[in-house]
Amino acid sequence: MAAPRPGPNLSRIATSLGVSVATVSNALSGKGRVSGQLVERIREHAAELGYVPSQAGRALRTGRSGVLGLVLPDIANPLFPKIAQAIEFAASAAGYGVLIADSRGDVAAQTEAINRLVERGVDGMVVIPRRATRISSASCPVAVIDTPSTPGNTVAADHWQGGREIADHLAGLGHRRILIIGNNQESNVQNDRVGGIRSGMRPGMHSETLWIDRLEQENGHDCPLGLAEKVRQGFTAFAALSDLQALRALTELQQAGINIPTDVSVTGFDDLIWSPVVTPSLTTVRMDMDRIAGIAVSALVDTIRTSSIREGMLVTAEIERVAMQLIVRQSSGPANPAPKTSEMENM
Amino acid sequence: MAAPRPGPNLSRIATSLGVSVATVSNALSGKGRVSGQLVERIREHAAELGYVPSQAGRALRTGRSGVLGLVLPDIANPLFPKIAQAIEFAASAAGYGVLIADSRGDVAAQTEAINRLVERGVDGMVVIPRRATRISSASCPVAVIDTPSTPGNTVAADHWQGGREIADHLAGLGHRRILIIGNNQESNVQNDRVGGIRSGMRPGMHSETLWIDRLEQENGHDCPLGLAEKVRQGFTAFAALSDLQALRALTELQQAGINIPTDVSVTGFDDLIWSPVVTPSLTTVRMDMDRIAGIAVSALVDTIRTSSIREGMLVTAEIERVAMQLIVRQSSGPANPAPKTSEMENM
DNA sequence: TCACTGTGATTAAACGATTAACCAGAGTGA
DNA sequence: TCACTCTGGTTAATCGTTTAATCACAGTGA
Repeated sequence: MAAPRPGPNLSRIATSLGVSVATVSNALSGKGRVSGQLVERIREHAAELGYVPSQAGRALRTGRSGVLGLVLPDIANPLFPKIAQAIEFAASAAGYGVLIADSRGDVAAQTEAINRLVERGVDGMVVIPRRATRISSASCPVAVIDTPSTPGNTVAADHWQGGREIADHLAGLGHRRILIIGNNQESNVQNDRVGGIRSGMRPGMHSETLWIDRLEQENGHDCPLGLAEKVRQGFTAFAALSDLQALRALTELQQAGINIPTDVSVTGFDDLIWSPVVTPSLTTVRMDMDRIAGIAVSALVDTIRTSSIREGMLVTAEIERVAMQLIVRQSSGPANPAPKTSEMENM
Repeated sequence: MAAPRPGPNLSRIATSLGVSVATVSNALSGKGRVSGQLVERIREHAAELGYVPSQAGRALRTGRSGVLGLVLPDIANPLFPKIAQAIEFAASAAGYGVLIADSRGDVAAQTEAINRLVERGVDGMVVIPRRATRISSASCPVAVIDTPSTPGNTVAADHWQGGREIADHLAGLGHRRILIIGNNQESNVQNDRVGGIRSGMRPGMHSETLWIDRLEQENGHDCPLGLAEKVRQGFTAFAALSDLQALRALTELQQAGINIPTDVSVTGFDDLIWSPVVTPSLTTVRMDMDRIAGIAVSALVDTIRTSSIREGMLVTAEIERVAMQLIVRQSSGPANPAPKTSEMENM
């Protein structure tokens, strides 16, 4: 039992070379005073033996595990792959591992997930909070990715500006009546996006917002959104706050015989995986997740490196909002002056 | 520097109670010989102080980190959220943390990702291999989730049987000419699904397979699949090997004015997040990821617990294939005896 | 009375790395 | 020659936990 971990350790290298472990440690880390040639010999021999430092030993001594936690609100979120990929990439470039924790369920589950990570000794964590929750400080540095307008946010996409991009785009195409389709009114992100769209509207433009979760509370899950009726009411553009809702709108309209983009336009957010491959491909707004993750992780790592005491603090970064980029595809086009008649033709 | 980690440790509890650390350790782990009341007192006091064992200390002593690695072929895979969620859930129930590693890129990157995990001292790992790669044994137990027909597979959904479910369903609806739509012919999973569909076809039925990546190599990325032409050729059902391809097919057909399911049927695989919300909602086959993850993790944990030596071995489970479940929704219906005319009506 | 057996606890040695403190020897300036 | 500095290394303590080995002591049967 308790089999010793395989592979060489510092002391094996040391005895094998006739020097002390301290010297080997210094040579490999480049910290103490060791002569150039000895450093060379030690490095060479270590590589030869395939030496891999024990994270456990190091962690015990230094008090740092070299691991970051990643807390996700809802791992089933289709945006998650990109986030996790970006965070893992940035962290591993900085020499850190990433431990995931799913806060599926409510806010209590989120707190519990955070605690699990702390117990595992993460040096810090990146939290993507559940809608409208604020992180009560854990006992380690925390970087929050939500939206720039949330207090305590570290870095995030500029959802507001993203909204303006959409509004500009649609206004430029001549759309005047826009239906905004959101999922949940509690979401900080979605609220910012709505705010951005509204603020980008020009005089004479009109918008209305449809919140799906409310609709579903009345009409049941996966109910139709009744968009054909909205078209009849004169809406020519449907700006969804996520590509998932955009997809829902797009297929519902298509099924009703309404052509996109000839009759009406549909736009989304996030550039999710299906956006380029559906027909018509989806005009959307993409966030630069790699950049956001990079900023979050490096801010986190800086804090970890400098703060000697393990305190629970919200990390801040110099850049806290990253611009979103409009991706124009086929689902948006010039406003049809008379969409109703066009619809009639199709029937 | 090197601030001591906060919170109490064993020795603090021990001195505070006037006993030895060994006794405290024994009391908390329930291993040595400690009198009942002393155990009680120690437990109580530990809880009071909010004692959290140091994973680093434990890991160093026992040689086990209490962490599993999760290697994913392509984190951007839309199925990933479910997988990660299920694995994390199962692992955390077994007292393990989950370290993720993205093997984005080629097989070399996969190997590199595995090595990173080993260096971090994971006790074992779950690998979802890149298409058609076999895992060369790492220096820890490995559970592979691919497909039952792959050699070395630990546990997976029964993709073959899933294919049969689809074939049965379509056959029962009267479809005779089925177009199978896959992404990549190298994928073990997709090949099993194709095999299942073919094996489930009844006499007089005909199928053809369309591989998207080949088509894209010729016609460029995100090119149309030319499904309207296939409808004209008499295909009445389109069986995609993933919901992503099903979505692509569905929207392309809709855009061409072909009604689903009146004119033709479309089915997918995996029950991805959008499947229930698109119009028409997608008939698909779901895999029980929670069960698969549970089996994989418990097999892995068993191996870790029993094998004293840290060897690189492929873990096996008693149950190695988990049935897939057909989810019938709106996108599949009775075969239209004359789809071509129906299509003409719509134009 | 003596050897023997449990019971309940302690002692001390690991695990592997880091790092402050120390030490030997060579060179240097007064 | 002496005190001093610089260089290149060693010694030893430490992080927190686990666990084999040991010990004190009470009860027991011969």
